[in-house]
Order: sequence, then C-alpha cells, then structure tokens
Amino acid sequence: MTRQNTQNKILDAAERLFAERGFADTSLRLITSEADVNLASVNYHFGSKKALIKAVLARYLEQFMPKLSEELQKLLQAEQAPTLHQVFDSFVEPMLALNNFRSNGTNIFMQLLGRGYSDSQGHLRWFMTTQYGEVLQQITLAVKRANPALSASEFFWRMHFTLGTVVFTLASNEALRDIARVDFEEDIDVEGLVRRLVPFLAAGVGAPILPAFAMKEAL
Amino acid sequence: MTRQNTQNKILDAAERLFAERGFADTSLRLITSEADVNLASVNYHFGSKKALIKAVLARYLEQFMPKLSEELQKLLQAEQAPTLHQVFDSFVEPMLALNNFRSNGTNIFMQLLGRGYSDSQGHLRWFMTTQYGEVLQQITLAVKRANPALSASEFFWRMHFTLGTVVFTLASNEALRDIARVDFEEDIDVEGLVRRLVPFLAAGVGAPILPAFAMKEAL
DNA sequence: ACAAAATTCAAACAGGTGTTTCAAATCTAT
DNA sequence: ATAGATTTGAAACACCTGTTTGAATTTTGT
Repeated sequence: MTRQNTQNKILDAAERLFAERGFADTSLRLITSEADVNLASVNYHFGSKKALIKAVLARYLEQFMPKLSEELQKLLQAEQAPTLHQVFDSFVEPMLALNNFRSNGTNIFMQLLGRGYSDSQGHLRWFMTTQYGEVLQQITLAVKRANPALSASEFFWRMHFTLGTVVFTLASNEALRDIARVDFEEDIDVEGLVRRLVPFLAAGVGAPILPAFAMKEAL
Repeated sequence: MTRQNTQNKILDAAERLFAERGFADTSLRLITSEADVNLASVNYHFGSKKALIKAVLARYLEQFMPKLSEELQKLLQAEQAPTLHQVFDSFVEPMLALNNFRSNGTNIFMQLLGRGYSDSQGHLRWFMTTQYGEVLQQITLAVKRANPALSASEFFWRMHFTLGTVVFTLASNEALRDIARVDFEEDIDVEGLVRRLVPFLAAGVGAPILPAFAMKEAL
C-alpha cells in the first residue's frame, strides 16, 4: 500500500509543477522534495523523467479522451451535418468535467496540454498518434462534414492554426487571466475562457478561402 | 574591425541555432563552436546569454517594426475604417521583406518570434512593451476600428487567441511544412503560410459574440 | 516469527550549463 | 617602434541535471 502512496505523491506533485513551470524547468529534485519522497523513487517507480511525464499526461487523457469521443460520436451519428460551432463545442464539456476528477483539474490539464505541445515536442504528439488515433479521426471527420468546402491542404493548415490557438491560450491561461483581472477587472474563469475560444475557432476554420489559393488547388 | 567580425559571427550563428532549437536548448558552447570563436567571447561582447538573445531579436525587430508601423499608419489615416482582413494583411509585407535583409530572414524571424514567446517567457514581451509600445497601440486602434463591436474584454481575448495562432504556427512552421510536403505533396512556401493565416485570423476576430457573453458585458 | 521480496535512503556519478579568471596575443594610437 | 588598450584563449569555477548504486529498512507471504 506504500507503493501507491509514493507513486501518487509523485504524480500529484509532478502534475502541479509541470503545469506551473513546464517539463524542462521542473527538476526531479524539486518534484521529490515537494512530494516528500526520496529522489531515487521516481526512477524506481517510473523508470525515467520522460516516463513520468507520460504518466502524468496519461492520467488526464484517460479521463478526457473517452468523453470527447462520445460527444463527437453523437454529432457524427446525427443525420444532418454538424456546424463548426457544434464540433468545437463538443470539447467543452469533457474539458470542464476534469474539475470533478481532480480539484482545479481543468486548469491543470489545460496547462499540461499547452506545455506538452510547445515544450520538448513529442510527448503529447506520441499519445495522439499512437493511443488516440481514432479520436483524431473522429475530429477530422466532424470538421470535414461541418465544412466540406475545405480542400485537404486548407483543412490541414486550419486545423493547425486551431491547435496553435488552443495550445497557446491554454498554456498561458493563468497569466492571461491575471492580466485581464487587473486591466479591466474582469475575473474570468476557465469555463469562460474555453467557451470564448469556440466562436473564434469556428469562424476561423469556416472562413472563406482566398481566391488565390482556391485557384492553386484547381490546377 | 575584428570586434564587429566576432560579434557578427556570434549573432549569425546564434540566430540560426536559436531558430532551430530554441533559446534554452542552445548552449553557448554550441554557438561559439559553430561561430568559430572562443567561448568567453559571448560574455565579453554581450555580457550574458540573456543579452545575446535580446541582441538577436533586436536586429530583426529594428527591421520589421518600422515597416509594420508604416503600413498600419496608412490604414489609420484613411477616411473609412479598415477591414480586419486589411489590418492583418499589413503584417505580411514587412514580414516578407525580411528575406531581403537576410537570406531566409522571414523564416528565421518567424521561428525566433515563436520561440521568443513560448520559451522562457519575457524576452519578446519586454521588447513589445518597452521598445515598441506605440506600434502595439497602432495595432489596437486599427483592430478596434475594423471591429468596433468588440468590448474591451472580448478584444483582449481575441487578440491573444490571434497571438497564439501566429506564435504557434510560426514556431513550428518548418515542421508543419514538412508534414504538408509528404502528406499531400504540397510544397508551401513561407509566403503561402503567412497569407493563409490572414483570413483565418480576420474571421476569428470578427466572429459574432456569444449572447451569453454579450449579456455579461451589459451588466 | 521468519525468510524473501519490495521499497526507501544517502551518496556518488557522469555530464552538462553559464560565467569568471588571467595570461597571451593582437590591434591602435602616439 | 613602443606603450597602452582591446580582444582572444585555455582553463577552471560553481552549480545544476537525470541516473545509478548498494546498504538499510519496511512490507509481504508463509
């Protein structure tokens, strides 16, 4: 029973520190001292720092991904094509549900997501392609149904623009909310932030295609 | 005359390596060995690694910012309000002009911009607020004229969504273009990428405001 | 209660970082 | 040409990193 205790103490401290400071800037010594365990125990229980990072991400993705998949399935099973707004909206509830899984969970997951992509590239990408490829395909399918006018290439770029908006916003959400709080006394919560993203992204992905590029495609 | 030579050798090697690997992952030993100068010379000529990073960024910003400011001024002086598309379009030419300043300059600057924001937060932000505050205000003014419906808070958030899209896309533009090249044999150049961002951002910033948030604002 | 397995612990390892030092070399003026 | 300032060079400094080691401890199954 001590095993679980130590492992979880490490995971809890690590996820908090990773979210606050990023993966690279969080040393094992800091994690283990905050978790009140021995330095060697992270290598003993997880093998390496990389494996610890994956374990931290996995704990959240296991909660988030099935719920997201379910939401997308609802849209895909409906007879009429979804709107882009609906597609992006289906991310919101699974995101907010993380607050039930762990206190402040939505916020931590958002920052982990941001870090996971921008820090040492690869960790998050690894999960997406190897573990959750089907969900990725559901997303693709839903967006394509919502906006069939997009060519393969335009779709690719706009999805990455979207990813960038999300990753950046999530990674720096606490800093941004701090600024907003002092600049115009608006105390926005995580939910408000997530919900504000939806119309922005839906409009961006649904934007008309420049004639110049449309022509290029036709060649 | 040897001074300039060494300093520039360092700057040239540093900007390339910073763009490729980020600031944190580029050691002074790597920079000085590629520049073929002594390790100590970067501390001698620039004082510290932080100061070197600032010097690298400054060289590009000095080229870019006045041109951007000029483009924005054109829009602001016109009688009728600009469109969002026009506002974001005014970034494109100054961006592309960097290829005349230095070979592959646009691409390097884009990656530096991305790194400068997501890496060790602060460097780029320092320039923006202390050195180029007026340009920042021009941007603000132009966007507000193009979309007066935005409240201060909605404006703030959408500008940061925009920043996120740009920073992320620029930082990973080489990787993304590589994927695009193999996935659907489309060899997009930097210009094509920058131009594709414009309609996405214009649509996002111009998206209708959710009734829920519009109500909140009215309180 | 005891033997065996699992876990914790303090310490050291091997390698990396930015920065400093101070003598040697080079350039710059008189 | 020579004295003085500037620049280069090799080495060391102080500190931090993830990982490994091997003995001490605790937990587990019988």
